[in-house]
Amino acid sequence: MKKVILVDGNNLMFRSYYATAYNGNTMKNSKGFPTNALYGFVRMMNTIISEENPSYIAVAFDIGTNFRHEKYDAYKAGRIAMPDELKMQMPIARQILTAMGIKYLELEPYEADDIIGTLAKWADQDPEYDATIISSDKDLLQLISDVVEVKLLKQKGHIRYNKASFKEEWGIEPIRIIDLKGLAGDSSDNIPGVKGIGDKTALTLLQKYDSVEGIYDHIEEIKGKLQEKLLADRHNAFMSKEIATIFRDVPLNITFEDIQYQPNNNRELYDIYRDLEFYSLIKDTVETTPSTTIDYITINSASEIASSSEYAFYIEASEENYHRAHILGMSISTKDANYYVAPNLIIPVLNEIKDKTLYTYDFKKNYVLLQKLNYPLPLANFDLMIALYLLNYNAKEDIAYAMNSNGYNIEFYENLIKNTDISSTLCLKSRFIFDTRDKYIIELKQEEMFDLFMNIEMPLTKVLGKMEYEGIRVDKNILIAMSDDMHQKISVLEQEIYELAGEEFNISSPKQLGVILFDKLALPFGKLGHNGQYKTDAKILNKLVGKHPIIEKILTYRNYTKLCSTYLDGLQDFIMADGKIHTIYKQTLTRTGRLSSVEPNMQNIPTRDELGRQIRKAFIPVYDEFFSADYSQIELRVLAHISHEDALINAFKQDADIHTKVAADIYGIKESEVTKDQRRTAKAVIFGIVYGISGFGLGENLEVSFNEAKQFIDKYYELYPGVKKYMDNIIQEAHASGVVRTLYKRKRVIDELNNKNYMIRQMGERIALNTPIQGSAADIIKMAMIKVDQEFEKNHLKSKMLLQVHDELVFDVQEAEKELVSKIVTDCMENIVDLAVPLKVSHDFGKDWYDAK
DNA sequence: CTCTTCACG
DNA sequence: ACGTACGTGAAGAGC
Repeated sequence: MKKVILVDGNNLMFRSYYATAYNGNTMKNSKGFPTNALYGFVRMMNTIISEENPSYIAVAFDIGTNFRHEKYDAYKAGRIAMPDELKMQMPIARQILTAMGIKYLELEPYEADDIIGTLAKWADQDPEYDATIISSDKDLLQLISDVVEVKLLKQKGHIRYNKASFKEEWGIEPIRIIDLKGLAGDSSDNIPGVKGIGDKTALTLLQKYDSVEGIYDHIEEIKGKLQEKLLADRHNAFMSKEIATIFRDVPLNITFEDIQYQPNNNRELYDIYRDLEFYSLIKDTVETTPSTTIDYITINSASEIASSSEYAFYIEASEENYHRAHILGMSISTKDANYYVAPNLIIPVLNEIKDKTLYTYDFKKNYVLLQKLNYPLPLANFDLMIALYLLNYNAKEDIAYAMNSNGYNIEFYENLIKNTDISSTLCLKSRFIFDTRDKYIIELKQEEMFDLFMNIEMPLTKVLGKMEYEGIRVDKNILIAMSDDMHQKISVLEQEIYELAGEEFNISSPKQLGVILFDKLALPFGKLGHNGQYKTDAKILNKLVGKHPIIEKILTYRNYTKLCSTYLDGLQDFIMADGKIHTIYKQTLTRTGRLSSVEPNMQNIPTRDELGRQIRKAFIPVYDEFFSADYSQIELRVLAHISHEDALINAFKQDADIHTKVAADIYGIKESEVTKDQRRTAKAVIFGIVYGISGFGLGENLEVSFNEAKQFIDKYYELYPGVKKYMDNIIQEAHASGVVRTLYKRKRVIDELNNKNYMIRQMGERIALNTPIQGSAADIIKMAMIKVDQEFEKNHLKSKMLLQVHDELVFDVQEAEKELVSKIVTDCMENIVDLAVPLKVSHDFGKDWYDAK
């Protein structure tokens, strides 16, 4: 048997377009060409090839107008026209197929269905072949036969129907799909069918009378309303059936031998992928293509580097985590030349050029790598990674992404380090940095972000580098002791839970847990998630406390296992030979301007629950004490400043407890009369405002009704009309310009605002509201960090800044410097900017991180 | 690799 | 009628 794969090309393109188009950012390449449908299409084609291993394959497309319109002019009327962003991608899909070595078929006035039907018919008639049809369109099920099966694509995965399994599930012959359409119609194709009859009724009728003809032959047996409906729409029933019937004699000028699959991974395909910027797919193409080449000098001594006023340098490390890595090599580019520098010559070369203007990519990484060699790298003048980030390009860790979208063709990092000779690629990288620097500087100036770049992000690279290199000391024994204790408690809990459940199961599996709780123990609130699985998160579980003793045990189990896996045990893997943890701050990741922290994340160490908070006892100073300083209510203060809301500004000026103050205002009582509960409510309302509130969301959070929540919000707007005005204005401006900015001009593009989906547009508006607030606060603490660093240098302090946790800074302090550190840090943080409200910092010393605050 | 859950501001 | 608060990272399960 020869296997023929028949793919519904239009269907695949539609599916992949709509799968991603609705979630906000339609994927585009750097030239703005939409690529989302193609990406999904290519991935699906690759899956088909690997799963089906076909010897014959064809992809069918719709083209031109369809003959069905002549028979029925309302055919597909009312269907929304193909979006332009999808239409543009259709021709490329055909190019890709050709490059892949796959034939595509199209012929006016037929649809993809008809072409597939025709080829399936050939398979029916030729004992040598059998066929598999791939689509998510149920219409095609009518083509199922002894030798033709359909792989019906679902949202997740697929179902394979052959003749037997189809009959088993539907109770009718596959060809009766056309009768089903005749009766039930199809709203997406505007096929009317019989009014008042849906899939269920149609199926029942067909199981009894076989076909539309059969039904009308026995129409007298059918009683009442149903008979009336059938008689009323008799014409439509037959017409609809005809329209739904796939035409199986399309005059195609080919044979099966013309659609043989000849795997191809040629240059053409590579070029298309590169144009679309499908870099992850390029990695799969086996064929190597000629890399961009470059002239360069491999130096034997530092003196070979020509003198110049500006140098671009690039250093390659042996692994992504540069704390663990060593240096593989360096390249240097000047206006006229490129040099490759082997590891042993790097420091002499840097000594030659260190006083000149330096450009690089990821300065922080370079700084740490050299710091490990005791070489104090001076701050570069330009960091390409930072520039790309601020300009809202996709700044990846790997410079190869930026280069390959700008006409270069170089290996990605992961492939590169497997190679023995990295010298030419490195030289290309420093060349690229040197050549694009001016362009991006101009762009930063045009975008009014040059100051942000030069005065905040660039100096911050070095400050963060110092913090990462310094690291934080950890007492491993504390972690081990807590972990041992916890693991014992976990085993006890495990047994108790099995006992209560009446069986052993994996408590950590939400799927298994859901079945135990809601099926076996029949507990209430068994809400299904969108994947058809029970939800078992803390919110649901907390509602069940008291209904069954197992619930509290599960909550405790979750609590303990989380602490163990992520923190007590997880953190131990990151303690390096020096007894410290060295995190990596990602400076070019978040959309708001915040930092993020990885390997490990030092910005989510437990603090809210006492038990988890104990973990902070394992973080200890190298010197004498920790000092922690955090901004109090910085985001709310920023909101007060941006919105010019006098009531809020005055409250902050008077140093009021803002939550109590708002609670007093909302409830119309004195601050001294505010209860804990009222304060909690006010706090939730305030948070909601900062995040872009909805009555529903607040209600959910406060566990009050939608109306009650809405009243709080309205009251808040009434009390603070400036805030309301700010919200309305920023949303309007965001819609007009498509962007928002922080106080220090950091720009965020919000594509979500143009989305056709209401919910996503709504999210875009909340982003527009929140980003200037969260982002300005991020800008402020970044500035404060730079200033603190400068002051420490100026005063020759030994004490070190160790961590940043969004609104908090943590320091390792020498006894003798305590007073000065406290003064410098609070001064810098409070006075770094001049807003309409004062900035307030609360601070504390302690013998460990638990104790400091 | 994606989903769910849970840790932080 | 829909689904519902912003920004993150890590671990385990299960496909």
